[in-house]
Amino acid sequence: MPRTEVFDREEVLEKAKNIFWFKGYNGTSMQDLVDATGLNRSSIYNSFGNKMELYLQTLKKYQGDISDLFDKANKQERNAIETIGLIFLYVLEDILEDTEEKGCMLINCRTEMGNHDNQLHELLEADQERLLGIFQNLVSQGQAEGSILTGEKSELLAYYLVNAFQGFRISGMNIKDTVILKSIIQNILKTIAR
Amino acid sequence: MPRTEVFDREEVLEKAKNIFWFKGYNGTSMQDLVDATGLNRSSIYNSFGNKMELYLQTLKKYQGDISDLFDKANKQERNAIETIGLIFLYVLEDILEDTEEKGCMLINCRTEMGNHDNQLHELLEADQERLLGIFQNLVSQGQAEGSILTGEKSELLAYYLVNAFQGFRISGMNIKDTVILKSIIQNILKTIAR
DNA sequence: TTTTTTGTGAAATGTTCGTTTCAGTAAATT
DNA sequence: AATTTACTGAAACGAACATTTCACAAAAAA
Repeated sequence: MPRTEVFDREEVLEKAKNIFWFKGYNGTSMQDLVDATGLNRSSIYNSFGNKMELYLQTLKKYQGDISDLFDKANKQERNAIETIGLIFLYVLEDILEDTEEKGCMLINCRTEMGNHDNQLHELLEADQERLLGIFQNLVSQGQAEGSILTGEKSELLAYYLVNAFQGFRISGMNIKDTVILKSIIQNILKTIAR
Repeated sequence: MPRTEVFDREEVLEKAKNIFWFKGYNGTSMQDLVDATGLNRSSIYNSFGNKMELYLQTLKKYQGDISDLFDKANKQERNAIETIGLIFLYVLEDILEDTEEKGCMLINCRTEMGNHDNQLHELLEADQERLLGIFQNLVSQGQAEGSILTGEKSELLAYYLVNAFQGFRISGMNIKDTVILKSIIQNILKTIAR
């Protein structure tokens, strides 16, 4: 009996994600979202709740995109140090495509809203743990197979990598020079390689 | 003839800086600034122009604070690698004191407003160049005196350090554990040490 | 065709925003 | 005491904000 949803939910979320990513939460108005998605004001509220709920959903979509990037690197089945290098190279590709200099949506969220909304704070903390876990697993694997140095606990090397990774996302906002960015990656890898 | 200014301009800027730092530009309302500074609404406009001008002035004050940190490290007259280590240790102290998890005001500005205001964009670009220059000078000095490895151009090592430095400010928002943070610093230094 | 639900359009709600205005008070110089 | 300027207080401005409302159109199922 009911009329089915006529718009593509994922498409709308993708468009909303891009505008939140570019303008931030406070910088994005409901009018911006109406313009960007092509949806009616009321339709947004009907289908996605309010502005914060929509923001949360776009953030989760972004998290999924990042997960895909890590999965893609892991599927190449290289050794751990090469996989880590691949992760950074994929990010490098994202950086070069990001002509608007939006940077990392999760870091943007952290710096703008992380201290001012509990729900966001929790999401960001969990994401940080997840990122750390991914790197720690890779480091452990690398230490076992001999591609990563064993003098230090995998956890501490993972913290180093997260530090470098997040720095890389900031660097990517300011630097679009492939030579420089690749050199940064090489120096990061050199630190942990055996 | 004139009545002299009764409030301490630097004190007011300091208070305004802290609230912009914590809440961001869009997240800070004029009422917040009135409350935080204790100044009258009109007095703010009379003495500091509008919200954006006040924000710019607090950003420049923050830049000065960071400059002081670099100067303090340089004045110790250690060799270059030790000076770089000191810089990171001073930042570590800031991180531990920053119980509000405000992070770095310039990075916060970059992620929130860097793409949306020309004046800010220029200030941030110049700051990035300044930061790079400071590290490049130290690297050159270290290469000359033998404390930093010479296999790579000072410019590229400087980019690596800026990457690590900015990552460290993000790490500091999430991690308050001295052992972990010091381990990150050691790994960063290890990469460039000779 | 009738019913049921989804989406639309546009207007309206009430709040908050940055900024201005202005009459008045406070203090320093002449 | 007169003059000049710095600051205060409170109100007011129009614009932008997130959100709600509601009458209506569109489409699928009965």
